[in-house]
Amino acid sequence: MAAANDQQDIKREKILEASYQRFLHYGYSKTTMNEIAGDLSMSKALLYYYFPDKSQLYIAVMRKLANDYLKTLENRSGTFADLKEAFTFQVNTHHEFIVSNYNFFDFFRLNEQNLPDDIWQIVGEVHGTELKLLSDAIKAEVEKGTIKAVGNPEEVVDVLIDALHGIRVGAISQKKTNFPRKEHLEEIHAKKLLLVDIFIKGLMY
Amino acid sequence: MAAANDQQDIKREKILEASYQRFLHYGYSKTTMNEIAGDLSMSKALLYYYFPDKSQLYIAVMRKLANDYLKTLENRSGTFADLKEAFTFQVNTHHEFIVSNYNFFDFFRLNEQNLPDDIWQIVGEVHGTELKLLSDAIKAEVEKGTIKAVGNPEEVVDVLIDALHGIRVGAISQKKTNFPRKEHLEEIHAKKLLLVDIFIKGLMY
DNA sequence: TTTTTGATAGTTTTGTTAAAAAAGTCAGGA
DNA sequence: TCCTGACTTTTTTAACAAAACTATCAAAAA
Repeated sequence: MAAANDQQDIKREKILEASYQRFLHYGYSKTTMNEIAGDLSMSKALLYYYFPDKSQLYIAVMRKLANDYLKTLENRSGTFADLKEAFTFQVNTHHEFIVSNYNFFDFFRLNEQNLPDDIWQIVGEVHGTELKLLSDAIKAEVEKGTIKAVGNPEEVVDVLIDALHGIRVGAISQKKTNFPRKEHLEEIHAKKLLLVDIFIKGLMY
Repeated sequence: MAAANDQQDIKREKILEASYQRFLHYGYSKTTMNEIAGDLSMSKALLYYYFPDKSQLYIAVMRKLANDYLKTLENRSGTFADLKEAFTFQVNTHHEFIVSNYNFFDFFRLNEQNLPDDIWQIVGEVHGTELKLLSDAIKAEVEKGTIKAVGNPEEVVDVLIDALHGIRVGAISQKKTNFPRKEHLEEIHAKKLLLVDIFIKGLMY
């Protein structure tokens, strides 16, 4: 099963890496298959030998990013001293993930609506895992007796995740742009930490 | 000063009312100045006598809506038994406002980015007033001693308002559309109430 | 048999232009 | 001062050709 075809897997990885760099710097619509092929000194046709089409290539890169992100979260899961640490870690990890891959998600800003279903599937997996990890953290605390029983941990976490998503930039009367600008990410991050702080207290006895 | 020109003001009001109906039913881009004029049995040119252009007309309607909305909030301000009542009233009023004017905001969905500055000014005014009313509510509770002193009430309310904005539709893995669909508004409303509930507790002793 | 490519077919984006529709103006009438 | 019909200007739409890019395929290379 393993190493069924090393060479092929290695090449696939190389393609993913080159594509990631292009997508990261120029975004989806501004990178062409020719450019990726050029970076790898291979023919464009070969890309199509390894990946069915451009969007599937992008999605494969995205899946890899998502897996790395989730692995980071999962690795520390269950090792937290308290709820606040667990939630803060999630917010910080998410923040770093967005900051370091900011341009990559260019695709989202442009395509906004009607993204391919595979993308939504990844988003769903990520959301589902975040939901599971955080609600597990809540359940653990409930068992420890640190916080009161929460009616429905999943529901509570779902609301928190949504709420965190909603944190945008802007003191009063500033334009709240739809997709956050890069220079606002730090401010947003700080506000998220404040929200988590209050929210956690709201779950305590 | 008052009644400087009754006739003119009345006509302006009539124009605003007719425009509101058109914008509400057909949205900004699908209503023409000719149609509005037709509804009022007046010439299109007359519209331009009362309003400089189409977007200013739309903005004037919007300003009126915003004023009504804020008046509703202000009228009840200071009459609440506790913080939760104050915040819940704000969420409910906002919900009703969005539901009953849903199609009107069509303009936002299309123009998403780069809206005229006047619009952002109104949004800013609304946000500022919401912020003031809710942080006043917090300050009142702090004085009553019901809750502990909050470092910076304005900051806390700002985060809450942002968080409420972030509440979108979707259980796990559902597509979270950018601008909420009408059929999701009830679900969103319920989630907002849950968030407010937890958030308020987070502010308590 | 698997991997790779040059040539090419097919599709999407971009640019151009003309016609239609709508926005916006104005001289003049009540 | 309030109002209108006729007019001008601007924006939207449709059609279409050129360019750019995606995607395919037969055949060469390994």
